[in-house]
Amino acid sequence: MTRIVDVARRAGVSTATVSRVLNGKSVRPELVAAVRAAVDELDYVPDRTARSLRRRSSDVVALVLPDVENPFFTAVARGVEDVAQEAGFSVVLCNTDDDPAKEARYLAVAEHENMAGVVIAAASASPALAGLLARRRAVVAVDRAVPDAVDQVTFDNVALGRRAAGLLVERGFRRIACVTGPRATTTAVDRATGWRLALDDAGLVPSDDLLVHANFRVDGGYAATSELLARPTAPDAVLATNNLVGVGALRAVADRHLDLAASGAAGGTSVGVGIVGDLPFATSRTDDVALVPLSPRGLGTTAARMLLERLDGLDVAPRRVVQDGAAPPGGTSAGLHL
Amino acid sequence: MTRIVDVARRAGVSTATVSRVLNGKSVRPELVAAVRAAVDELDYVPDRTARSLRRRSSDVVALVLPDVENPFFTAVARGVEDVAQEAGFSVVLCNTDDDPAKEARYLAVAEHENMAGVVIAAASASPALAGLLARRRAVVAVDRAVPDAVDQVTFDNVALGRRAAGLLVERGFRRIACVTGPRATTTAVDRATGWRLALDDAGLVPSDDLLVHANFRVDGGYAATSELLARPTAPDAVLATNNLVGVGALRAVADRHLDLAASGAAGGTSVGVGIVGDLPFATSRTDDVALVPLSPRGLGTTAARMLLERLDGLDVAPRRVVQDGAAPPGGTSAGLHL
DNA sequence: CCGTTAGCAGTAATCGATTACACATGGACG
DNA sequence: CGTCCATGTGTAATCGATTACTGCTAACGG
Repeated sequence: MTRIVDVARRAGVSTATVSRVLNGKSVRPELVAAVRAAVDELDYVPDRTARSLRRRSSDVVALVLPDVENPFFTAVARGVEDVAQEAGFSVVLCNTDDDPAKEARYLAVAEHENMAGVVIAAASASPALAGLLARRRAVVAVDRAVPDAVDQVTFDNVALGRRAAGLLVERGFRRIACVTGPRATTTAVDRATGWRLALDDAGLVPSDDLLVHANFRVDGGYAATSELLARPTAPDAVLATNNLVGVGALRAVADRHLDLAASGAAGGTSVGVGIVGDLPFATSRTDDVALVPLSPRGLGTTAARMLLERLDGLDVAPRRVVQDGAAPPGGTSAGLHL
Repeated sequence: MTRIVDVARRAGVSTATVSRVLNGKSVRPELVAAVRAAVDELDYVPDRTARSLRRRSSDVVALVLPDVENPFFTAVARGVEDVAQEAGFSVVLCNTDDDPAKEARYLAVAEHENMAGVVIAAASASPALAGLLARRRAVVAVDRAVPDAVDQVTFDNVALGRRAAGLLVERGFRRIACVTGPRATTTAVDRATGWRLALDDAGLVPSDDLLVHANFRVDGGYAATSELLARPTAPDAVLATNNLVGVGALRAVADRHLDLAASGAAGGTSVGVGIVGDLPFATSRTDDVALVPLSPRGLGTTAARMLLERLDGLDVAPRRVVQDGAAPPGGTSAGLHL
């Protein structure tokens, strides 16, 4: 394998000079040329392991996600990757399966691999960030808030839930159930709170038995919706607070041979569905679904930009960005609302 | 940060002994105990960067995928991760976007980060593996065959296409179109070949204008299917050769307000759909879809197991495993058919 | 009883790049 | 004309763990 000394010898300079050329420090032009030539001839690429050992930081950022099979999170990943890639960082994706232990393990790896930074959608209410923070590594929490003093990018989940439920109200539904995620997941709880507020706004009763906590996956949404629809006094609409639960809800409706109701005026063989999130792989028309689209990719790009700013040495108090569901702001500094 | 010398001092031994204890080489029991105690007291975790520099290999494996937003590949990722994790490796996911340049970049990173091995679903017909192979790194190709002499795990794509088209034939469809991926993608071409064979088997004519090459994504399937259905003499069924194209096809059918036909007996307002692959996020009933389910996760576990065997020093000729669409074989040695 | 060998532990070299420090050169300026 | 400073280059230390090599001890055989 070609090492830096090989290049140095070939170019007739010291390894220090080679390193300086490669890292853009000022070096006499003819030496730069000689080094460049030697690098080309030898096909030299620096060993990143050695580099990170010395620099005490690699150019890899970890993206720690609860579920890489959820299109929401893969979209976040795309966003992070686009920005990081652009800046010369590689992104490694770590799947925690919503398991705090797996999460802790990955965070430890990120720490001891000397990764440049971490973007995390936390599985646990309080992820094990202590080690990383002690080493002053850049950390950005995305989608789910964490108690630590780190940059955070989230949606306004209460507003999202409220908006989605509001859409159903506008369409004339009166008995609107809500299927949300586990009580321990803040996004799930907040969106349910939004649902409650929307019903209050409309003078409807957000009765407790219309709120179901399921898991945040397809099977959870399916089971919860099936149960709701099987009740003697079934709801006339169901609000799913995330994409997968929404998929489950739609499938439950289809399996019961019910129609999707566009409005509350329809009869008893149809039911309305609202979803906070997107349906990238829907196999049916979704015109009649009250969708509140999100921009997980935007969440990812914003988080990545914040991370890069930290890596650039930005040293201000942790920032908290609340993104709307709409397309993300472009522009400099991630369009951060500080 | 605690280093190995700190532990050594605390335990009253040399760094070599600490290293040996941590790596399970034989050391006198009382020293083992002393080292263990020191490690615990100091919360010592070895720096993986230094370790990989010295060992010339890290315990990270790269998983290079064309599209992390495709549920097929995320399922592969899950499979790889499950197995690798179990064996103490971390998996980093690299998204190539089906772009050979991005792919080459990631492969170079894997090489120069001294990653233990690479599992790749190739974007290009001939991915840039030369560097990795020169360094004798373990490489396993998954889903898509590559020309290089490396282990490969694929499906029997001709058989899959044939089976799926066969299902449609059995159900009585006569004019079966095929929407497949780009000509450069072997899986796309092979499954289309299977379609052709099934039609031949049945004495039907696999007319060339019933075969459409689209991209392998939802929009490709949607556009191609829409076009087919708009023809004066539309097909009575469409075979989609992967999951995303299948989603697109179903949506095209729904958008044209056509019904899904369970059999060829139905009238002109319905059309049959066959899909090679799964629909994890279907929002409708899929009973009437002729599905040939795959086991991408099994593909991933098999690939990972093969990789681990290579990392364990297995030094035999490259193996070629062709998996059926069915559930993957469990058992030792990845149930490899050598 | 001595030589051989096996087993264990310590010292120091090593992995490959970055960078602190020392030094050389040349120009500016008093 | 000498001093100072800026700029550029080389030497060698450094990052932290692993491991080749060396040497010690003890057991065992002849």
